[in-house]
Amino acid sequence: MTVPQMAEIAALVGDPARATILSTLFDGRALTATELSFAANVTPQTTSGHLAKMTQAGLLTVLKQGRHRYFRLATPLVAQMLESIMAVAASAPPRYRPRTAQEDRLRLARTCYDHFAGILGVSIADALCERKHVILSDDGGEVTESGRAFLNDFGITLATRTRRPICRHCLDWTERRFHLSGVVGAAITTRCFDLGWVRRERNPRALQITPKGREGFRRSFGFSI
Amino acid sequence: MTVPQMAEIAALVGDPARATILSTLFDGRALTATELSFAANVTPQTTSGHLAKMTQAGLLTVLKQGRHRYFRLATPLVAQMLESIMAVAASAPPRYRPRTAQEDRLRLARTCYDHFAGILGVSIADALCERKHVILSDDGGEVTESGRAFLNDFGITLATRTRRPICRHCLDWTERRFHLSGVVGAAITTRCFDLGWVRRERNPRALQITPKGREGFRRSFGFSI
DNA sequence: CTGACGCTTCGGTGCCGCCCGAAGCAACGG
DNA sequence: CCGTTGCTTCGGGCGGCACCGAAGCGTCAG
Repeated sequence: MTVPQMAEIAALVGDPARATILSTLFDGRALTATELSFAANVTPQTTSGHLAKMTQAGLLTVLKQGRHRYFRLATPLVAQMLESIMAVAASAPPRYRPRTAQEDRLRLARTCYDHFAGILGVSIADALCERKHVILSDDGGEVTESGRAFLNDFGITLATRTRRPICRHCLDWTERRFHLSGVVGAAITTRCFDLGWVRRERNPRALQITPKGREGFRRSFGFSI
Repeated sequence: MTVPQMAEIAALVGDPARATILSTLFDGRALTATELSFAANVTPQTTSGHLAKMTQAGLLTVLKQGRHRYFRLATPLVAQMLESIMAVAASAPPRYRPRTAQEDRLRLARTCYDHFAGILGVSIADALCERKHVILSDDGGEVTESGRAFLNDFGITLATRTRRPICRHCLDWTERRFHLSGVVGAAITTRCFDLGWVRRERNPRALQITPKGREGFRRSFGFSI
């Protein structure tokens, strides 16, 4: 039975402090133990224990650099697992939720592993679908010819040799709708950073949309945000 | 923050008894509280508590029928979450594993929600791919014309109106390779049950391949099992 | 070398929650 | 109507683990 192993992994995610750490690392960055201890709101000793357990279990990998130790999610599989847990958590319980300003910022725009999520992510996906640049189906999506041209204009060239440009959708856990992930989602995100349309906030998970970005999204994608 | 909710869901899966229950329900069946208490190896009272918590959290739904209460996974999202946790659990830790006969049977053939998994599931996927009846790409798959014809011969008619017959792949957590899920995977599984090629074992998760089935898989799919 | 910093290990405390025994309730069968 | 079966709630015991304070170890700056 692999059940005990499954329980072990789930139990690791099941502690609030560890869940916070994982969720902080969710966008793919590598952070130091101290930064994570700050994020999780526990002392460095406690954080150290958590990080050791998760590394041991294969959820995290660590990169030693001088006197710092940088932790990151070990594999995309881990990110995918977190995402599916979040999807269930978001869809399942009505529960009460206080709604903080912090949470609102997160809801507006954030990164999900390596691509946009939140209202921004969903708006981009909607815009591309509406113009038939991307066709989303039940478990994936494809970029049309017009979409390829559109992305080209936007400064993104997709490899032409692949049968189907890798374009996935990803259930947004605040909006409960799809945003784009995969190669396409990541490329759009990177491009927007390069264009200066978005910036990281003090809370590194939330994104700030610049005035230039608002204008750009309106002109290129046709939505106001 | 939705982090605490995520931790809550993960913590539910993180208890061995509950993980066993969820894993027992993983193939989509509905079982009574008593059956589940047997599977989880705890008393009915304890099981009752677990089931209540998981139902409350939206992981399970319950169907009252006379004096029985049938529990099943609430949504496919939950099954997907379990699957991704299993994938991480299987890929992450080398750990020791005793290898029981029971586990070998499970590894040979079992159902994964509503479709075949294990060596059987992977073999079917391999056979269909090799003959170009199905093309698997990075995050899904499609059925070709020849595949449609093949399935037709096999007694399965796919709806023609859908843009792309829904065919997903699903990472097999014992074989670490893909098997087919989605509509196609489920249809093949159902058909094999109807043909008497597979039967449920005493352990309801494991499947028994009948002699007729071995012959059939050899003739129709070209693999020996 | 000395101090500061990042991170770890060690020991002890407190709390959460898993578990079972006992008892209660609801549905079915005779 | 009473016994059986399926499932629940209640109460208490007990183990495990998250947490912190203190101290130790490597790394870097001066």
